Amino acid sequence: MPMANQSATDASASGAAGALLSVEKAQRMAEFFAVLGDPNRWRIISALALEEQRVGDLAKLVEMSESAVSHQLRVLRNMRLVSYTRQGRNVIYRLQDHHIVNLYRDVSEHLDEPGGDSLEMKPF
Amino acid sequence: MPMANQSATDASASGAAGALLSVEKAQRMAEFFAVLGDPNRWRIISALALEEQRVGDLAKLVEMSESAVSHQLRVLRNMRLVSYTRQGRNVIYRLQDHHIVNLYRDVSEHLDEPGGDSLEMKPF
DNA sequence: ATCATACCTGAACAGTTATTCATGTGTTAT
DNA sequence: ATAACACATGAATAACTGTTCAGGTATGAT
Repeated sequence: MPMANQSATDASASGAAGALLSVEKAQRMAEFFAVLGDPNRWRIISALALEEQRVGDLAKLVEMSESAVSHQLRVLRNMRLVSYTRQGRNVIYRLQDHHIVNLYRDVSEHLDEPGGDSLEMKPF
Repeated sequence: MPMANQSATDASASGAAGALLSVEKAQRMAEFFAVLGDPNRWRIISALALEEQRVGDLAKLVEMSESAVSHQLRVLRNMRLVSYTRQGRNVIYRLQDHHIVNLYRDVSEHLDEPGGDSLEMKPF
């Protein structure tokens, strides 16, 4: 795929510290993070981090409708964050990779530092 | 800190592997990740990872209007991801915490695996 | 004081997203 | 075969998000 412009945008280079991200790469990063940008998806993930769950149990745990849970599970599936197995009439979902828990921990530390989320910094 | 309900939701416990995330904690996680859920914000971050930048230069680098950049910088500021200094008429922005570059690397490695975003992703 | 430069901000608009509701698919029981 | 159960899916709707546009604020130059 052709690159957008001159030189700074080099999709093949190593990363955020090495070069300006190409639009395509930035897009892929954003898509991944956007999946984790919803509180109910985090609740689902945390429930699955405890142990694998049936959809119905998941819905009760996170206090959402089964339909809403099902829709969100599809999003998580598409990003390969969860996998599932059919067992009779039930479908069991689990985290496809527990590394997501590390991600959680890293960010959690950052958020636990003083000076809150959406509090405005000193204005100009 | 008051808890939402019975027991499984324990905001004080350590993390995603230990208990179901409280609604509040899930909300804060989601807000952080949502900030990283936009491709243009990643382009801005990657530009700042190269070196600190004036707003105008930033706009040219990422090929956005100054206004759009300014709006997005406020989002990054609110999440304490960037800081700024006024120098004459210019305002210089920089990454407040280069730990974000590690975050980028961790996620990037796995998105770069064969298949791509919504097709096939090598597990973490 | 006046003007130009550099950046910020509010409102509006278009595009996106998460939920609900109704329905559809697949499995088990009778 | 029929019914009940567990889950998935499409359409519709409400809420949210990012950009543009039209000013607005702060600084420096003349």
